[in-house]
Amino acid sequence: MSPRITLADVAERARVSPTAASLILNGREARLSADVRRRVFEAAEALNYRPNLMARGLRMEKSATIGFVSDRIASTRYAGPMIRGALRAARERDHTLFVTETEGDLQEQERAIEVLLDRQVDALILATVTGEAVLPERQLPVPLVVLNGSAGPGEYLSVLPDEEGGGQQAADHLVSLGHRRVHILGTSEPQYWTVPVRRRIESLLSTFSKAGVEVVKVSLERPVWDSETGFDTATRAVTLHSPVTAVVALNDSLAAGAYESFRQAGLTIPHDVSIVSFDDDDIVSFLRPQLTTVALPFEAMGRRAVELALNSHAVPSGEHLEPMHLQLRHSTSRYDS
Amino acid sequence: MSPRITLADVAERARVSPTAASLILNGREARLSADVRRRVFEAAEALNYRPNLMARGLRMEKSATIGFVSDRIASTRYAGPMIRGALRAARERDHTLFVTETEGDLQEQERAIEVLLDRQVDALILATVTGEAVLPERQLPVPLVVLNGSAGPGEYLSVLPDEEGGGQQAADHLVSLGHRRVHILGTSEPQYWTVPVRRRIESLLSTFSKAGVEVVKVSLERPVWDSETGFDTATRAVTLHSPVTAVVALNDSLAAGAYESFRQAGLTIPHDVSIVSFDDDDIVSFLRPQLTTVALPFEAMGRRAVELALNSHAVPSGEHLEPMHLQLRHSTSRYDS
DNA sequence: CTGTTAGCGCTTTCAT
DNA sequence: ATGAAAGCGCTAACAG
Repeated sequence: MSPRITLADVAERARVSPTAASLILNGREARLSADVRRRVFEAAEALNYRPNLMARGLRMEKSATIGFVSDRIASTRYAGPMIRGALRAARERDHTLFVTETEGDLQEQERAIEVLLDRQVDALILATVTGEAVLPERQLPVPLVVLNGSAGPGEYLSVLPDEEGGGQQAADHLVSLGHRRVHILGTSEPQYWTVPVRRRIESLLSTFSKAGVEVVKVSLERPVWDSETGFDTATRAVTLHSPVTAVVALNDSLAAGAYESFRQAGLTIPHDVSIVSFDDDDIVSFLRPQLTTVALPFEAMGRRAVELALNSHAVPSGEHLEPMHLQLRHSTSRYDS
Repeated sequence: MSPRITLADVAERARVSPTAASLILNGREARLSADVRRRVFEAAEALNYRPNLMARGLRMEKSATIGFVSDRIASTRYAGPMIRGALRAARERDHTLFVTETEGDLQEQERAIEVLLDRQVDALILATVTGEAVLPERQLPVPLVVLNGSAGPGEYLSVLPDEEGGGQQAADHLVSLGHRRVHILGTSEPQYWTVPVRRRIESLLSTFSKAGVEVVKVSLERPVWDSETGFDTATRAVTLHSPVTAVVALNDSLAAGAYESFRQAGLTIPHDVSIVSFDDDDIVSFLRPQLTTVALPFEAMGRRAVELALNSHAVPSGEHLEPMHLQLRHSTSRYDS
C-alpha cells in the first residue's frame, strides 16, 4: 500500500538522473547546478525520501554497522555502560550497532561472529565482563577490538581500564591519609588472577611498598568477589590480626560485605577504619557512609572501542588503556597514629 | 586479498546455475537431483561459503532484523534483562537485533526509529524503563511493540508486567501470614502514578481491603522511589503511627531504605516487622535478611516482545501481560496478634 | 556539468 | 529438472 520511495522516484520528480540525485543528497554535489540541487532537495522533501541503507551497503560494500558481541549483558552492571558508550560513539559516526550476547559460550561466540559477518558489519567489538576474551582463531575480514579483555599475543586491538593507574590512586590516597597498615580485601591465590586483577593488585602492592606501608594478607575463603566473601574475610582480617587502619577492597561488593562486617564489629567507617574500593558499581549508592572507590571507566571504554574499530588502520594494535578515576566520597579519613 | 565467496562461486564450482545453488542451500530443493544437491553442498563447504545477508535482504525485502530502541540501557538494571530476553528470542528465530538508546530524548527516539527503518528492520520494539512510552505519531511501515510501557489508544501491541497479579500476590502473602495492619511504602499523590504503578497500588489496596486489612498511609516526602526516600518515609511510618506489622515497599530501593530505618529504630526484620517488595532488583542481594519481593519479569517480557513483533499479524493488538512472581525469601514472618 | 550503464549478491519468475 | 534473465535500490565508472 505504501510503495517505498526510492532514489529513482526522487530523480524522476526532480527531472534528473538518479546519479545526480545520489550525488546531491550525499553532499558530493560540488559540480551540480544550484537549480538542480534545489529541485532534488525539494523532491526528496516532498516525497519524504529515505535512502535504503541495505541497498547502499550492498553497493558500497560498507554497511555502516558494527557488531557488538558481549559475553554477558544482563547479569552484571558492567555491560550496560560499555554498550552505552559504544552506542553513543557509533551514533556520532552514523553507525548502528548489532548487539548479541554469547552467555559465555564459546561456540555461541563463533556463531554470533559468523552471523554478524554475514551481515557485513564493518567491524566487531568483542566485549567481556570477566576481563578475559577468547579470540576467534581465524583471520577476520574486518577489524576486531577486544573490549575489557586482554588481547593476548595476536595482532588485535584491545581496550582495558588502566588498572595500574587505578591501583596507584587508591594506594596513594590511603598513604596520603597517613595509613601505615592496610589490608587488601579480595586477594586470592595468584593462579586465580586474571590479567587486569593481577595489574590492580600488583600496582597496589608496589605503591604501598614504595611508601613503606605494611600490607596484611588474609587469603580468601573462596575466590569470589561477592559481599558474603567480603563479610567473611573482613571479619577475619579484623579479628585475627592486630588492627589495620584501612582496607582496600578489590571491588565494591567486597566493600559492601566489609561495611556490614565492621558494623557488626562495632567499628565505625571512616573513624575506626578507612575503606577504599574499586568499580563504582551502582550498588555503592546503598552504602553509608558513601564509599570512596576507583571507578571502572566502562562508558569511556565502550566509546573508545568503536573509535578504534572504525580507525583500526590508523592505530597501533595492542592495548589501549582508559584511565580510572578515584571517586572521593566519605569512607576514608586521616589516620592519626 | 580475500575476495568474498559468492553464491556464483559456489554455483560455478558445482557446475550448476546460481538458481539451483540458491534453491538447494535454502532447502527448497525438492526437485533437484541428488547428485546436484551433493555437488552444491560440497562446493559450499569447500569454499566455506556464507551468504551475504544484505544482498538477500535487499532482494527479499526482509532483513531478518529487529530494531530495539530503549530509553535507557545503562542507568538502570531493567533494560539488561529485557534486552537479553529479546536477544534470545531473536536468535531462536534467526533474527539479529539493532540496539539503540534514546536517553529519554523524544527527538532522538524519532531519529533512531528513522534510522532503523532506513535499515529495513522487519519490526520495532520500543522499550521503556519508566513504564510510559511516547509513540511515534505517524503510521509505521512495520509492526511496533511497546515493551514495558502502556500503549495508549493506538493500535499498538504492548507488553507489560501483570501488576495486578503481582500486587495481589504481595498482599495475599501478608494476609496469609496474619497481618492486619500494613503500610504501603512509596505511595504518593495519584497524579504521579504511571499506569503500571496505579495498577500495582490499586491491586494492593483492593486485596487488602477485601481481606479487611487496614492500610496506613504516609504520603511520600518526594515522589521518588529511592532508598533515601524509603529511609525517611519508613521512619515516619514507624514513628508517627501506632505500629504496623508489615510494610509493602513499592520497589526494592525503598525497601533497602526501610531496612536501614528499621535497623536504626531497633526493629528486627522479620520478627518485629515484615517487609515485602517489588522488582527483585540485583541490589536486594545485599540485604539481610534476604528480601521477599515480587519479581518484574523483564526477561520474559523482552522475549515476548519479539515473539509478538514477529507475529503481529496473528495476534490481537493491545496489552499483553507477563505474570509476576513472588520470590519468597526471609523478610516476612507470621504475625501472632 | 550531467546522464547512461553497469553491477554489488541474492532470489525469483519464467522459459526450456 | 534446470538455467537465463531480471531486478531489489543504490553508487561509481565512464561518456558525452
